[in-house]
Formats: sequence, structure tokens, C-alpha cells
Amino acid sequence: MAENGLERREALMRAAVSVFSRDGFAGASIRAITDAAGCATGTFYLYFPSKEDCFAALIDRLYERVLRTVAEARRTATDPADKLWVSIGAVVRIFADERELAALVLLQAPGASSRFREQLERIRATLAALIVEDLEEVGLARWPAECAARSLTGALGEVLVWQVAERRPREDLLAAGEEVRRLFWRGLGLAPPDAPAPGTSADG
Amino acid sequence: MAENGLERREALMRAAVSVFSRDGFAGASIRAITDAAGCATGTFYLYFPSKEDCFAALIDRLYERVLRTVAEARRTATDPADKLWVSIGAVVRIFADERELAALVLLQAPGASSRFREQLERIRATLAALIVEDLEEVGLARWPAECAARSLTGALGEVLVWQVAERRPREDLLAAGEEVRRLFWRGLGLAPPDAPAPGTSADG
Amino acid sequence: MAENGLERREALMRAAVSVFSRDGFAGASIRAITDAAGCATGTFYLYFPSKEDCFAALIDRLYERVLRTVAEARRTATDPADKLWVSIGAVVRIFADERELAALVLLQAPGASSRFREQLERIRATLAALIVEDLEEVGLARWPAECAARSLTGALGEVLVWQVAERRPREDLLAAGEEVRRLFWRGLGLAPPDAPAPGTSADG
Amino acid sequence: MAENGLERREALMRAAVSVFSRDGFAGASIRAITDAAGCATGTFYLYFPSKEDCFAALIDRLYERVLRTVAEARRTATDPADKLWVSIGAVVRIFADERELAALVLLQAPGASSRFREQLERIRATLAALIVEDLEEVGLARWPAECAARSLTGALGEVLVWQVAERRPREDLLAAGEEVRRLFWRGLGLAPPDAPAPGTSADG
DNA sequence: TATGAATGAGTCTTCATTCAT
DNA sequence: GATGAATGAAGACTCATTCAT
Repeated sequence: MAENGLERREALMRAAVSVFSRDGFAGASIRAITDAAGCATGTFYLYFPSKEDCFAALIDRLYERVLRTVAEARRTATDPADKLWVSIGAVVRIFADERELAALVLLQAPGASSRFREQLERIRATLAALIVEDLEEVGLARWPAECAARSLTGALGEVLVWQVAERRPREDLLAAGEEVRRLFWRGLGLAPPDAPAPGTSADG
Repeated sequence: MAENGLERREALMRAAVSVFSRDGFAGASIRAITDAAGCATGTFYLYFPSKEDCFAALIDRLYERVLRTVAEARRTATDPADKLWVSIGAVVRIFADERELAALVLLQAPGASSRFREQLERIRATLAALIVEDLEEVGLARWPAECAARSLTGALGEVLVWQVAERRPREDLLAAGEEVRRLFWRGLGLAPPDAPAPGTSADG
Repeated sequence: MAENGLERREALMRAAVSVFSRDGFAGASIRAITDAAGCATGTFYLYFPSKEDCFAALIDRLYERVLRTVAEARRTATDPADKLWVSIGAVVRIFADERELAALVLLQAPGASSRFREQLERIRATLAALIVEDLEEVGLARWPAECAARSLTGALGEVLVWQVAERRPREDLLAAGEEVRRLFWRGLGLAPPDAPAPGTSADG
Repeated sequence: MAENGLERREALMRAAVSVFSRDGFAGASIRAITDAAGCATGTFYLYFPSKEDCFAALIDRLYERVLRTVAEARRTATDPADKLWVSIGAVVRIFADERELAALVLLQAPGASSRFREQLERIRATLAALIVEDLEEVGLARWPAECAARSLTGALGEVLVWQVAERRPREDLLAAGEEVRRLFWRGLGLAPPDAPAPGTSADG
């Protein structure tokens, strides 16, 4: 039982994801989380100051993973269109890899409390800013660029949550994300990416 | 004191929208709602069987307005592309007119309970089905059509919630909605509506 | 609908008996009673000052009927043994005639509140005093007489409630009451009543 | 603070007996019980799932003690009359030892809810079945035996509750119980117990 | 008299959080 | 660090009672 402290914390976060997903933030009890993690109620408070902070930590975890992956992907690209292209791919990939966490955050965070709403908004705004930047470099005006950026994050979120809710496998998430990317690409009047048209290995 | 029963119910629903928006479904207390409506706690239960049913009634209200407006708009159109065009316009208009209610439902319903999630999903699925239908008639295959439909509802929701959160006026909501429509129109490779002759005033 | 006031009151008391029997005193709501009586909530308060007073009125009603019937029966008797004999018969008859009311009072009154407990105790004490009087005249000492009197009321109540709970017809109640009377008669060492041994017409 | 869990539970049950006795089942608040037990409201729910279950546990406690004591007493007897004789003694003794609990159950259980009514009826039926069995072996027919059994439990309950209500000491309860036993013994035409030689100390 | 909408006090129950062990 | 019993604040909901009509 006496694992490393980090493992314990990890177990609690995994348990929290599944309990929050099932019961919602308000409906989840610490007891349910610690039961799922196999420890006592009090132990929870050795790793998180409160239930709220635990949920916030989950949002942060998704935030970090998304932003890190996007940043890495963008380093592989040169021109702005390419950056946008790989950014979308990166977001899709992360969502596919972290299905449960991502669905949890997208579904619960906005309604649970203003703190979470703002925290989530910070992620969205950061991503939107990157996209807006790319689109402006590509020639769009500010306002259409902002609308397009928000549309993109909204469309991706909806499509991926939908697929998760229908319990579709990872590949379906990736395929659906690809559809969204194509749709926006054409909608934005951008040229199809250089060569790696059929390839998926270079699109993340 | 003794207003008409419908007025009382209306006052409670208005109060509920604002309290739920501020505190979330779980965080809202009946006391806060009745205070805002200017009546006693028990009075709430003369009009709603439970807090949950009150929230559900709000979702239904949005549901009915959206679907009715969309249905009306579609009657004015003939070919499928036109139907899609006016449908989007109708949804945008409703959201602009019912800003607070719409934002409340979009933000809170998914996380509050599975009942609400399903209720909202029913709206989304209904709308998505209409869109898919139009897109298939226009030549798209099932899968891209479904992805496009979900992308569209997701994009519209996100863009409009974003505008509401930033406290933008009605016209901005309409303009942003228009941007989304243009973006998707091009993305889907559709021709601009017949003759925008009749103007945007008649487009849904 | 606008019947005579007494009829209205009567309807409410009938409704009260059936609702209190079904739901218990605490579990019964004024609403349920007025629904059963076919009038509005407020009307109840035109006839009873409170729910408690309504229940008290039911106890009083049983009280009066029991005592009146017993008093009448005792007037037909001359010697103390005969008085006791007809008193028991009278109580049995009343219980058989007012099955629902009697069972209600015996079951609910003791637990509902100290007021009712005392009210019921007053009936029992009155009856017990009569019996003790008879038994003392017949030669019993005070203490055994008191014990016998309480035993008798307890036995009668239990036997009759048992028969009511099992939904037995009126005749079974009468027969069971007769068994109890026989049992006590022998237990008290009294001679069988003069002549009307097989008859029931003169025993009340 | 941290007594043994069983002590805590015991303290709550004691408190419950006295609060239920004073206020009735419906009138008793958890707050009153925990105040009497010297702990916080929430603590109650660590030991009982609900107020109802707490009351049910009290009935069960009496049930077990009565049946166990009666069963033990009957093992010391051989012929059916003797069994009946010691059974009555055992019931009287238990009631005298558990005055408050017994009075609580007898007074409140029937009116509080059908669940309790049935629970109490189960005790009464079990006891009645034993008595009927004895009486049939002794020669009585079924119906008079059943009436006698119900009469006996009713008489004992009433006499003992009456003594408890008048705050009489234990000895009075025992004496009153003895009166009831004598009364029924004669009423049933049974011979006095073999030789009261072994004394009343061994009679159950 | 009759109505029934309105009131608001009261209760059971849950659960995040603490802390002695 | 780990435990889990204890806490007590908070909230949904009920219902006896009132009163304007």
C-alpha cells in the first residue's frame, strides 16, 4: 500500500477522472474517489487541498498536455499555414489519447464553477490566440480570424465529445478530427498542405 | 401579491436562469431563486416539482424555441442548400435573442446530470439530423455530413457563448454567426445562396 | 357542494378517519383529507382549528360513543356482575360497529402525541374505574381488581384490533369479544350470567 | 471523544429510546437524539442509515430479548402447561427489565408506520403461536386458543404499559404480571403449576 | 362560506473537511 | 504518511396554517 507518493497522487487523479466523469463534479464525493483509489478519505487531503483543487489539477493537466504537444508540433513547421495544420493535428491527437480526461474537462468544467469556466477559457483563449496569429499571417483580418479560431475549437470539441459519448475507438476520433481540419481548411481558402497529403505521420 | 399564476411561473423561470447562470445548477439554491423572484421558498414548489424539473423546463423552453424557429425558417426555403442556409440563420437569431438562456443551457446542461446531457443531446441530434439531411441531398456522403453537422453546432455554440461571455451586444452575435455560416459554406463547397437579392433580412 | 355545515364537518371527519388510518397521524396531510372530503384546504380550517384538534375530535367521538353505550347498557342491569357482563358486551359492540375509528384510535393515539395518549388514557381509566367498581362490589380486592380491569381493556383492544387488521367481518369481532368475556368471567370466578346464556340480544 | 464504536452506538440507542418516548417517532428530530447522545448530527448517520432504521433497530432489540428469554425459559419446562406458565413469566420479566424500551415499542410502533406495525406484529404473532401451541396441546380448540393468546399479549402489554406510565417500580410490574398470569390460568381452567415448590424464583 | 395560492419554519440527510491516533 | 471517525454547515423539500378574494 505504501507506494511512492507520486504514484498515490497519480492513482487519486485517475480515480478522480473516472468518478467525476460518472457523477459530475458536484455529484462526486471524496469518499467515492478514495474508494476507487484504494485509500482512506483523509489521504485525499494529503495530496490535494480540496476537491475543487483536485478538479483544477485535472484541467491543468489537460492544459499542459495540449499546449506542450501543440508547441512541439509547431516547431516542426515553418510557414503559418503549416503551423495551423499541425496544430490542429496535435490537438486532435491529444484528445484521442486522453479521451476520458478531455471529455470530462469539456463537459464538466464550464458548469461546475466560475473558477473552472475561467480556467478552461484560458486554454481556449491561448489556443485561439495561436490560431488567430497564424490566420492573420496568412492574410485574414482580425475579426474573421477570431471567429474562425473559436469556431475551430468549438467544432473540434463538439466532434470529439460526440465520438467519445458514442464510445467510438481512437481511430474514429482521429478520422473525425481529420474531417474537421479539411472542412476548415477549405472554408478558410487555404491550399492543401505541401506534400504529405495522404500521410498522417507528418501532420501532428 | 396574487399575480396571475403564469406570471409567477415566468418570474421564477427568469430568476432561475440568472441564478443558475451565476451559481451553476448544483450551486444554485432554491432560496436564491425565490429571493430573486420575490417569493417564498415553498412557492417554488407550487410551480415546479423539483429543482431538477425547473432546469429541465428551461432546456425544454430553449429546445422548443429553436426547433420552432428553424422549422418556420425552413418552410420559406425550397432547395436543400437554401434550407441549410436559413436554418443556420434561424439558430443564430434565436441564440442572439435568448442569450442568457442559451448560454446557460450550453454551459451547464452537459455537466449537471445525465438527464440534462441527454435532453440537450436530443436537441443537438435533432438539429444535426436536419443538417445531415440537407448535406446528403446536396451530395455529401453520410460520414462527412455527420462530422460537418456536429462541427457546425459546436462552432455556433462556441462562438455564441464566447460573445455572450464577453458581453457583446446582439449585433455582434449576429455578425459572428454570419462569419460561421460563411466559413462553413465555403468549407462545404456550396454556392453562395441563390441571389442574396432578398437580403439578409430574409435569410432566417 | 354547499351542503349543510354539519354534513361538511361529517364528511371531513370520515375522510380524516380513512386518511389517518392509511397514513398515520404524522403522515397524513390536510391536503389528503380535504381531497378525500372533496373540498379545498382552507375549508378544513373552518371546521377544525388544527389537524391535532381534528384527531382529538375523533378520539372524543369514540369516547362518547363508548361511554354512552356502556352507560345505557348498565342501566339495564341490577347486580354488579350483571353490570360488568353487559358493559363488556357494550364495548365489544361499539368496537364492532366502529371498526375503523376504533382501530385508528387504538393504534395511532398512543404514539402520536402526549396529548392523545392522555386523552386515550382518560377513556381507559374511566372504563377501568367502572370495572373496578363492579369487581370490588363482587368481592375482589382493589389491586387484583385494577389489574383485571386493565387486563380486560388490553385484551379487548388487542383482540379487536387483531380482527380488524385481518379484515374479518363484524360477526367475527363479536365472537372474539365473546371469547374474551368468557375467558375473563371464568378467570374472575364469576357465575355465568343468570339465564340469557345463549342469547346475545340481552347482553349489551 | 473517540470511544469504542459500539459504545457510541449504544449511547445513540439509549438517547433514541428516551427521545422517541418523549416526542414520538415523527416528532423526534435527529438533532434531539444526537444532542442527548452528546455528538454531532452527522455522527448519527455513521451508525444508522436513517431515523427509521434506528427505530427498527430498537424494535429488533426488544424482539430478540423477548424471544431469547422465552426460548430459554421454555427449555426448563416439560409439559405444555408448564411451558405456558414460564413463558408468561419470561415476558413479564423482560418487560420489567426493559421498561422504557418496551413501553416505547408498544406505544409507538403500531402508529408510526406500516413497517413498524408489521415488525411488531411479527413479534406478537410469534409469541401468540407459541401460546396457541401450548393451549392446543392442553386441549383447547384453535379459535378459543387464538383468542386467548391475543388476549394474553394484549392484557400483558396494557398492564405493563399502565404500570410504566404510572412510574411504578420493577416489583409492581412483576406483581401485576403475576396477577395477569393467575387471571388467565384460572380463566383457561388450568391446574395451578405442578408444585409451586420450586418457587416463583424459577418460574421464568 | 369556500377557495387555494402563498408562506416559511422545520427536518432529514449529505459530505467536504479536520484531526487524534 | 495514513487512517476514518467525527463534525456541522447547508440545502432540497414538505406541509400546517393563513388570508385575500
